[in-house]
Amino acid sequence: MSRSQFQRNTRQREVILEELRKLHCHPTATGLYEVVRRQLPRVSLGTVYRNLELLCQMGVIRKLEFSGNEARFDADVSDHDHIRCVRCGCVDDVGGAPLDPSVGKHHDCHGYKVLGHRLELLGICPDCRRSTDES
Amino acid sequence: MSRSQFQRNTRQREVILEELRKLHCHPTATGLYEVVRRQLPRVSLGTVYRNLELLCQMGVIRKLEFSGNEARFDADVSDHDHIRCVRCGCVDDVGGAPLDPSVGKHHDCHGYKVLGHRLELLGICPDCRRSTDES
DNA sequence: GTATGTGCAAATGGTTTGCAGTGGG
DNA sequence: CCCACTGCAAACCATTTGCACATAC
Repeated sequence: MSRSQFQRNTRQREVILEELRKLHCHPTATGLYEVVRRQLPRVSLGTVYRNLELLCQMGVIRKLEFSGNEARFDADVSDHDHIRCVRCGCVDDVGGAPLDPSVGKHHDCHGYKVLGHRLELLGICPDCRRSTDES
Repeated sequence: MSRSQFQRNTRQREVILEELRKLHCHPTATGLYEVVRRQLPRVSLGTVYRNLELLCQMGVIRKLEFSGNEARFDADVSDHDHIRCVRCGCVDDVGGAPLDPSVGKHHDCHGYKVLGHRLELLGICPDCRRSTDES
């Protein structure tokens, strides 16, 4: 991880990034905080938020904001979409090519300059399907 | 507007829906509250939230939840997508056919049952383009 | 009459921030 | 040695909720 000179390499930042990279479940800030706390019991939630924000700005991680839910974080910054379980709220990557980046072009956007889009798939995760006979 | 019998037709509910239908700017709850207050100065923000929630459940209006922002409300319940200005946060309808509802089918969703999707276009609105020489 | 709806104010939950102290470079 | 970073606690902001009173039907 390359980092501009004016930033310091703190143990907190290191552990936060390391743990996020180990997790494949797109944790929330609080979820990651719980995990990080196992190694750094005195870390504060504010520090976790501040570092996640910083790492986002550095382009090292991605913040996933879902409609009406807490933000989640992803150490995989490659271009891919996500699916969210409407029952338990968990989030997963979806494979396959992401949506055509030119989507906006086919719409009448009333004079807006289209910069991009966000696609969020909604569904029911395998665990929830199993536990509620949903198929 | 048809409404099931167990709900009462209060003046507050009436004005809230009426004002939302007049506005074409997808107001936030607070924004709508300000407008409604001009007719019902003693209305409370809680009442606005409760009625918006109820009207959503009745399918009379739609709640638009955008990533990391306050919810907005739309009296137009027809199937259409929206574009949000990344600079000022305003939201507009986009014309043209909405995204193919079968998007999820083309992705590998790891065992999820795909129920639907949300597409959110991002851009810069005409006002912001004008005021910042952005083209 | 009664239970749904309201106003008010307090609670909630995710996130941010002010501040004094810590420690990386 | 300095300033970016931390822990802590309080502040914030959108939204929800508990409660006693009001009112639609």
